[in-house]
Amino acid sequence: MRRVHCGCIVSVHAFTLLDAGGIECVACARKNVVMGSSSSWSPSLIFHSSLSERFKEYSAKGWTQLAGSGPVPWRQAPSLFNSPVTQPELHSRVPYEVDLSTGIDRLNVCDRLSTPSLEKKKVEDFSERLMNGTWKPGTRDIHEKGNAGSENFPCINHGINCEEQHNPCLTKFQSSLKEEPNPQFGLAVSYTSPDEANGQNGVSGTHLRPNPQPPLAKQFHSNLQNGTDSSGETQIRNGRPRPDGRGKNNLFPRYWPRFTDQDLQQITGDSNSVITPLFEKMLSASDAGRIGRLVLPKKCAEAHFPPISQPEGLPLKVQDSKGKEWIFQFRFWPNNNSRMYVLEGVTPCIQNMQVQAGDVVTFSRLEPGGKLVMGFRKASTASASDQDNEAKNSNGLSMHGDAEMADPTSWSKVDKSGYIAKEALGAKVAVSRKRKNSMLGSKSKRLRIDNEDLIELKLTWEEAQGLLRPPANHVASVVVIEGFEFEEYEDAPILGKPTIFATDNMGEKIQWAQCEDCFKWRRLPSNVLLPSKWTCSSNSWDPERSSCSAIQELTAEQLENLLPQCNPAASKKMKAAKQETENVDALEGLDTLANLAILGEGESLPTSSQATTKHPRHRPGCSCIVCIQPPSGKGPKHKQTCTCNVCETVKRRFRTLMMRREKKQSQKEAETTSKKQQTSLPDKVPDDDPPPCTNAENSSPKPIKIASEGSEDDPNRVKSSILPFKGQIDLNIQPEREEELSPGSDSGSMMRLLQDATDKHLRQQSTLTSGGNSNSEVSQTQPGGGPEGEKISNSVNLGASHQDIDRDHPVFSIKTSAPTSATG
DNA sequence: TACCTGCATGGAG
DNA sequence: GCTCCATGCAGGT
Repeated sequence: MRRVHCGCIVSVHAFTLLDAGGIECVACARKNVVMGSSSSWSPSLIFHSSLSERFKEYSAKGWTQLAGSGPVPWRQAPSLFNSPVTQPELHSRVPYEVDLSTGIDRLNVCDRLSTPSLEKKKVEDFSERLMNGTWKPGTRDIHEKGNAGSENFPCINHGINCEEQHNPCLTKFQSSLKEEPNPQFGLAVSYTSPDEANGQNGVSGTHLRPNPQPPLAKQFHSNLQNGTDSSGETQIRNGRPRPDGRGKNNLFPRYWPRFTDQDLQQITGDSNSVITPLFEKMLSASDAGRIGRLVLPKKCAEAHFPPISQPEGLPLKVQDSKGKEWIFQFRFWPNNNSRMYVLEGVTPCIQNMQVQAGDVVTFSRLEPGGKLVMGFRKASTASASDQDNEAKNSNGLSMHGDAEMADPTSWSKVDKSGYIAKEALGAKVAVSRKRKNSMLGSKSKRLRIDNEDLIELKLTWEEAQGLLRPPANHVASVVVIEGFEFEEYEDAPILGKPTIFATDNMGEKIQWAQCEDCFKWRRLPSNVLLPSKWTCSSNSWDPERSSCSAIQELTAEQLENLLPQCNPAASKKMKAAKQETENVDALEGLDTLANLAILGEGESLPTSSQATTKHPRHRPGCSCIVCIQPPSGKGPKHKQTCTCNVCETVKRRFRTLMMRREKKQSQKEAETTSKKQQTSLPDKVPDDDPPPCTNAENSSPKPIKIASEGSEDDPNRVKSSILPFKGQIDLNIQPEREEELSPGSDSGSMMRLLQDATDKHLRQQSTLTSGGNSNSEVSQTQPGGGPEGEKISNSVNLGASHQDIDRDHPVFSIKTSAPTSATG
């Protein structure tokens, strides 16, 4: 009997093969040397629970199949971690102690370890990962970092790891990770004191440094996926990984247990119980729905739950974090030649725990006793790391380390932005997601965005745009929407590190990039596209400054002059943003325009100071024109008949705003009609009537008045000067004049949309108000003539919401750049 | 009609 | 092209 593993969670480069067999993490090895203890396997080690006892335990728990499944138990990792370690110093890492309690256990493990074919397989497996890029030296490989002995212990394979967890800087090493992200679950790391980590878990610096030693391929294997259940006995016996691609034993990161102290405390209370995180899962709408079926990740189910061979499955006793026991039916459905594992009857428990879709349920094993414990984390606290994983998974670009996610204070702007951008995209997809009745909405496992992310979404849209770097060698086509220029690419932009483009003294185009570590700015060729995380060490273009210790070329002053700039990709957007601020109410697209109108009278408009470059409304689900503009949108023009998202949204928003506007208006009309008839001209109002609005608008060029040009309170004038379309937006375009809109006018095409939407609304409005409520707002009779007396209030004043608008004259008018629309 | 059950479907990785 | 899995949905109760 001997120990096959020191019990620590180790990274691939942080353990050593022991002569006696098995492995030990570097830290423990060192520690053992220091302590004078043997760094190898003490024969006296720790086998506290016999296999038979295990079986009894399982049987007692109703895992009857387990007992008869022969070799299966070694797959039941969790139960094997319950070793009540006698060595005090080991307590802190008990959950990851791998103490085989029986000769059988050991035999299984050792046999497997010594099986040449298996080793070969391990090598192949590792090699495969190495080859396909899923494993990289210097990165941490979650599953593979488990030791050979742990291959049979999913808990280790899952629960391991992560040394870096409480050290954000560790995540630096992750930047290149594409698939194997994050070691968020490291119980031993996350939840031990630094001392413990350093001293006992070997968590500290040891694992932070890339191990110069080559990874030991033979140790990289996990049989997490080996056993499927009793039917997979052969696999279980021979430890052969599944032949399919998943045989690489990867449990999806999103299922890695990420327990917090609170979680543990919640589960274990004050007892001395040892909690072994198994896995976790974010509740989907289906999971949290009334059906009461919690879909279990297949790998997790097969790894941590008793094997089942019949679809009916087994009753499974689960204890919640409050100690209350529940019995679920653990079963599966045949599905596509595979299985779909579910826990049935979870509704009461879920309700009891008051969790919902988007929250995370955690499964762990409580030792001694091997109780299966179901905990939960609310979405607000659960998913930063989850999101991280998601981001990596979906982007294939590790934009940040997990530790960073765990520690928002360590987030770099780039990371945030990249993250945001990703999530924004996800949200975009979520919006278009056709699934209905989804309780999950944007919280969909793959698309959800949690609160923390929402916070992080509060970046300027320019920043976000700026981070969308064009793919190399791609040339953008510039599209102007709402006066804002957008660069469009055939392919979606990729996330990159924002840099500052400049021209050096030689006239050569360069760019400046800031190191993530030292924050020094480094000069780079202009055509270099950097990853979201970039450090001096990656500065292959300037070896002299490929280290953070190198002096920054730029002086503070130079940098100051440089910073306001931004890369060309963003400059145009910045320019638009500047235009926005310069134009006082310069609108943030039609979205803002519409909302200004929706605000209605009496509600303050954004002041110029408020019209910052911020676009706070950009958030998941935002349907504003900026957000919905597809990154790969084609063509600069949107025809009137265009039914793209942008156009449809514009139309829809206008219809909505008009309806709302109308409601407000109608409420006041009764009170003001008589007054308005006295103070305003029904059909025409002198142009020179000073608008009640003040300030900047008045100084703007006087809009070309068309139809309702009129009323002195005509907010058209306000908006006309506000809007970025040559200072005016006029939707009072006569249909016959419509063709006069410049085909090349970007605003024209958009204005057609506006007009279209507006016309629709106005027709409705006129119908509604034709009963005698036509007042000053009805400023023009539709040339085409409608029913008698049906005057089309075809001026929709989106500026009506301006605080200075005469509320008695809620004239709707949008002035566009329609060239010289005839006055009525 | 509502709910349950089991399988099918299709998006995503 | 495969697997996973969230969810739809048909059929049964």
